[in-house]
Amino acid sequence: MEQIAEKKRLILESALERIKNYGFHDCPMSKVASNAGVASGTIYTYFSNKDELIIELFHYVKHLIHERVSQNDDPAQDYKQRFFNFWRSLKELYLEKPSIQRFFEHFMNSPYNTPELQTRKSEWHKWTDDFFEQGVQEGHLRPMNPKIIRIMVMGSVTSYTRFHTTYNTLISEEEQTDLHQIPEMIWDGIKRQETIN
Amino acid sequence: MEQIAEKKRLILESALERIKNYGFHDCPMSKVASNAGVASGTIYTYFSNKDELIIELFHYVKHLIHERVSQNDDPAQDYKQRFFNFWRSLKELYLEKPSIQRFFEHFMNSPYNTPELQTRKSEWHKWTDDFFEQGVQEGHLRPMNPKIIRIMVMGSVTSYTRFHTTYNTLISEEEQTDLHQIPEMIWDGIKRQETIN
DNA sequence: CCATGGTGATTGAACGTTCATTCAGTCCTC
DNA sequence: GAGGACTGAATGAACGTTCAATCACCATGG
Repeated sequence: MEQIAEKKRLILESALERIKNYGFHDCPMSKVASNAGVASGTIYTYFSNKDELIIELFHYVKHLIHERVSQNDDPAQDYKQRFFNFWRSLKELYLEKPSIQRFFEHFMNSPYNTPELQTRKSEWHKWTDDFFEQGVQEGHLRPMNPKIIRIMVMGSVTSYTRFHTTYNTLISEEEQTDLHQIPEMIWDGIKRQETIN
Repeated sequence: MEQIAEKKRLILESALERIKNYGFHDCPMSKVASNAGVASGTIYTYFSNKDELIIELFHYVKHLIHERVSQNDDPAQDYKQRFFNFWRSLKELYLEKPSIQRFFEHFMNSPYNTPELQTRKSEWHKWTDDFFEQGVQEGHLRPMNPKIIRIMVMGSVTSYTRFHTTYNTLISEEEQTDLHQIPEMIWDGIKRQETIN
């Protein structure tokens, strides 16, 4: 991703925040503009219309995720270690910036999300495909399509953080401990299964 | 859930379909009305405003899911069997009626989804909590909060069907086989773990 | 068997508001 | 002073909601 103009980034962040708090259906350009500290007309020097703003926001968010996860990864580590690390990176980013998950989930289920957009290779998709591919090749993971593993794992992080954001303060000590088991559950699901059952 | 007036059900179904195809942000009352075959004013005899329509749609969808899953369940069966059955029921409903999943996911990530709504016991939440509770009690599942298991399992079905709906026709024979492994992966994750590692 | 009147559902044009987008004018920088 | 960034009032389309008018239905009385 090329360098983003500061004002453009402000607009993207403003839209992200607005969508987190009010959803796709209550995200007027006027509010995006004012929260970004610009006039509404200014948005149109960076984006040709609202649809384009949303699509670019999608790529921006994927970029943020990729940046965080790839920076935290250490290929020298044990694969299992790397997996838990990957999981934690994602979880922490989602909890730090709930707007990311909100938008992502929102977008994935919206008509903006065309098959073409999904099929188009992004650095993030490439990174995860490689990561899980390697796990399969080296015999750490079940021999299956890395795309499917990615969807499973991403889904589990989403489940985890959704529990957090939904039940919010109402989470007891005990539930906390249980929640921490989620990455282990997923690991047990995707790791190469011993033939001894 | 009490009996729903036929016209009310038509309106709910129309909104569901509209949201599947155009998303929350392009779901005007006028279109919901015309697709339901009624005048826009008629909607207001059944719902006091748009927000209420959306909230009721949420309960309606949960009702549909509960109906399907509980009807397909046979408590006499082996627990593992019941789990796979549960998973398949959900998957089939989602694939049959993609609008359900679309709406559900959409709603969960929208500001309509308040903690109060989530905490409020529904027949569906009660059913799944009981189902997983029993699995834990009887020693089939990891000893943990059934709510967390529910979120995990539901998430995996969502992951599965999202792969389907996203990549759609582009799924190869091999990927199909891999996809079928998802419920097994989840089962391996949530079942009581043998102490022999 | 029809006429009458009452009731509640249904209609869709109309209203006021909000929205995305435009553009003439202003500001800033080199 | 030229060129681009920026502004925000203006525009027209679209939206949620209202409501006077119409319709469908049924009970009652002659």
